[in-house]
Amino acid sequence: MAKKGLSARQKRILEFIQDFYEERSYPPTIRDIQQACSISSTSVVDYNLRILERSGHIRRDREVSRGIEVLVGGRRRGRVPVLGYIAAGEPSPVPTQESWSDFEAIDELEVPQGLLGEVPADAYALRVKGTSMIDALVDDGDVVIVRPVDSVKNGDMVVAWLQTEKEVTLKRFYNEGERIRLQPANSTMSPIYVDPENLEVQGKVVAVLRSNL
Amino acid sequence: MAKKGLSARQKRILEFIQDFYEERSYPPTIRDIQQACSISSTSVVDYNLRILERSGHIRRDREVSRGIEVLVGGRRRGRVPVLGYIAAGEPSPVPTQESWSDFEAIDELEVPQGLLGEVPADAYALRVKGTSMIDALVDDGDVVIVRPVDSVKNGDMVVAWLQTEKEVTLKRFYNEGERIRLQPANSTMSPIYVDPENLEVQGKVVAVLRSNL
DNA sequence: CTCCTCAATGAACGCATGTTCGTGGCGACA
DNA sequence: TGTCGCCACGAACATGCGTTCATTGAGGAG
Repeated sequence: MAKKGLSARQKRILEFIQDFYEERSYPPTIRDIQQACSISSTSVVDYNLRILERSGHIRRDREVSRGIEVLVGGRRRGRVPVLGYIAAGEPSPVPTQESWSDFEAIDELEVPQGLLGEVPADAYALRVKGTSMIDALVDDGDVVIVRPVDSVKNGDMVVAWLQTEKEVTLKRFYNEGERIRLQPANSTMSPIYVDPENLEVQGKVVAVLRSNL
Repeated sequence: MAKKGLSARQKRILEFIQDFYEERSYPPTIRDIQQACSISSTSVVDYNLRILERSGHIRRDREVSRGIEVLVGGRRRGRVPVLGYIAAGEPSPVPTQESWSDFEAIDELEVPQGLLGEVPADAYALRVKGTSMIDALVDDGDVVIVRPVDSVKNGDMVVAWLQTEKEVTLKRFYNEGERIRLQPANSTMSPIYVDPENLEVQGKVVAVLRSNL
């Protein structure tokens, strides 16, 4: 999975496939790759593609022209799984798992290229339930893209996991020293105060996708 | 440009190309189309593709396998042009044009499939300058996707064009009868009140894309 | 009726393209 | 030194796949 362990040539190939696809919206042929990467033979390309395939960097449709697709973290590039719903208002219990990452995806979403740059392989999406974050332009049905992080800043919108309550909620994060304030973005709702020990920040919202059509 | 004027067969072809691409992330071959649409000969497919190409529904790379791309409104599918910057706080003058739609795109952005559904052909994107909409999770550098609309509801976030001032700004829209209140989403800033005659709503924000990476 | 355009048909042509195979250099290791 | 895995090479093969052409039939205009 790691980008290490790849030869310079393989990295070059991977990059070229990506750029080619970005520009023409269909994948390159083996001979396209051969030329662009100054490779002497198509068989060398095939050889390296097999390696990239085994290592999970690409997916290939055999016997199919241009049957190459770049994967990132084993997923189709530019797509994140939608893992479920999250209530922005009242904390809601999570079925069984300790973390969202174990969830089955209920959907898949294409995320903007060029805005988020390379979408992290560990990012996932949650569909927001309820209107309690309405003041933050997060409405019912909106999608937040979450990325697991180690540290959060005050004001960050986070997916908060309350350990004893076994509930998750979407709130703004404010560290007030003794306690942590989880602030909804709705003037009619009150913040929740929790003990730092009881809180686990599952991730930070890195993108909000709102559809109004 | 209109979807009318296309034969049933052509619509079917267009739809198939789209679905195929969505699923496999590369375009179909002419023979793929032939089979899927129960067409007797590849030449018939080619015949219809030429029509679709002339009418602007697709783009073709000749002599290239799978060199077909579905366009919507003459643009690459799922992409919107980024037309420029918009100041969320103080209204800022627009160089020359009456409307954003005349602007040259400074960039191009891929927008999420499945969330916005079919992205309207007339949608465009603006990069937000300033932090005055910070409370609405619209930060400096964020991107708003705007769609021209006829009517707006109170509370909608709109691109407001002030005719006499020749300035545009990003605000929330509130119709108060005699006047219209343009409300920034920043507690330290005051609303602007304008005469309905002086205001032209260029479009409504249908999506907010925020990158925090 | 004839002429013409639109839409479709089947076959053939020829280059494009994925695949396979035999070969060879090179460093690691015993 | 010999063997082995890794990586690269070049050629050949078999389809894949876009293109073209000669025909045909169904309307519409004259």
